Parts: sequence; C-alpha cells; structure tokens
Amino acid sequence: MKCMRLRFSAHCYAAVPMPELAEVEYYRKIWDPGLGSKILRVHLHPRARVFRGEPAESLPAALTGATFQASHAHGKQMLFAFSRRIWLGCHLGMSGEMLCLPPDHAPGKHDHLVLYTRTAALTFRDPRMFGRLRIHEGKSPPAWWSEMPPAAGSQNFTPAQVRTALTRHPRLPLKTLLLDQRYFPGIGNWMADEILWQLRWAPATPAGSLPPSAHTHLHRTLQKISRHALATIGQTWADPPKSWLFLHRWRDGGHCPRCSNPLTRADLRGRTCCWCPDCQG
DNA sequence: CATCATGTTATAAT
DNA sequence: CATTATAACATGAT
Repeated sequence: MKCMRLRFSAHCYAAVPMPELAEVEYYRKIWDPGLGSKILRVHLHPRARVFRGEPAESLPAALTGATFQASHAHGKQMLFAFSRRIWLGCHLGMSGEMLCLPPDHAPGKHDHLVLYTRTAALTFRDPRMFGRLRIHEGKSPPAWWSEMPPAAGSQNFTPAQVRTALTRHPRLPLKTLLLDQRYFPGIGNWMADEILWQLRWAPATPAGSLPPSAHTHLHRTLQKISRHALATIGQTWADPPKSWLFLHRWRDGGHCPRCSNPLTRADLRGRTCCWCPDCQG
C-alpha cells in the first residue's frame, strides 16, 4: 500500500489510486531502481486480460536477457524502453500500480507482469484490469505514442488545441470534454473538476457557449494546474495546496475552500463531478 | 447485500 | 459522416 494515496476520513484512512497526469508521472519513476539492469526472468499473469490481444506469450523470450534502458510518461500513458528495440506501453486504467519489490517477490493475484532483475521485482499490479500493457518492437516508439497531442503541461500545448476541442464538440459539457484524451492527454476526473472550479465555470456548460476570450483562460488554467500537479504529486506525491478544490472534493459533505459553502457531488455523463454551486453557478 | 470508484471503448442514437 | 449518449468491462472498499 506504500504507493497508494492515503486520505483521511472521519474514522479511518482509505487507500485511493488516482492515475491521472501527475500520478502517472510519479508511478513511472517507481521502476527507476531497475534502470540499466538486465531482466533475468519474466512473470506473466495467466489471465493477463491487461494485454488485450497483444502477443503476451512473446514477452518472456523477448525480455529475458534484455536491459531496461529508459522510461517516459505522456498524459496517462507510460512507455518503457528496453534493449533489443523492445518497448512496453503501460496504462494504469482505474486501479493500476507500479511497484518495485524485493527480488524474491512471489507474484500476487493481481500482478500481471513482473520483471525480475538481480536486485528488484518490477511489478505492474491492477485488480480491476482496466489498465493495459502494449508491446512494440522497432527502432522508434510505436505510433500510438508518437501521435499523441502535447499534454497540457507541455510547452507545445497550444490555445489552438483548446479551440479545436471546443468548436468540434459544441454541445458537450465542459467537464466531459476535458476528459477527452484526444485533446487533453492526462486530464482525469480530479483535474477536470479542479480546472473548472478555478475558472469558476459550471461543469455542465456546453463547450460551444464559451466566447473566444475564454479559450485563452482555459488554456492558461490547464497549463497552470498540470504543471503544479507535476511539481507536487508527480515528484513526491505531495498534496496540492489546501486552497485548491483537490482536498475537498473526494467525498460528500465537503465545503468550498473559496466561499465555504457546501460542494455538490453528482453524476455528469457517467462520471462523478464535484463543484461549488455558488462559485460556479 | 447494495452502492460506488479519479478510465476507456464499442455500439447505438442523433 | 461527425458528434453525442450509454452501457459494459472486473474487482474491492464501504
């Protein structure tokens, strides 16, 4: 449970996995102790649903004897590079987790992939199996990786990218659109709520109803929140400031850190949404 | 036992 | 065809 966020409630601590942009960046680094090491053995989970159509059976032969060379994160995607031009893509889904365990670790019920080095067991664990592992062989990274648009924290993230999303989907609620990884890679449920709360915009606002001047505001807020989250959660799992919605939105009964009025939590297009009906009326 | 979960995707509907 | 809406996926915590 070491890698899970601990969150205080009235009577207990609860473990919560939260695989959005900054959390993914944090998890990416968990395998770092294995960098430069040779993979001595590969364990595959017999069910391995997380491989979904990938030739998982080929992995042990491909990776045994290979060297773990580098890791990258982009939005909610991770990419691990090995020698022999082998690449391993990883998405944490809803409950995925990377672990670096002792080299004698016996694979658990939800450990879908374990790479054993001399000193560590690099593990991908995912109880709900909404996560995904992908295999690629080649000199360059796979297309699904290279073709992703810039993430919101990146220098290359442009107001034009925001404008395209808003104009192409004018009837979608802003909250729903912000979760679309084709335009905003890495933005997940808490980040989308945070962005709209900081902008004081109602989550259900149709994307097409914003004036052009608002596109700039949205672009700026996306960048600010992404960069701040990467600098805190992404580095040390530290919480963002208490003045953000972040710490107040996880359960019913929370209060707006700006106006102290009760927050609303409700379903919006199939996802939990939290907002301040006063600030974001 | 019932409800809910911070993600994605196939399919249906507009 | 482009966009939008919904259900399904699997498991664990409360």
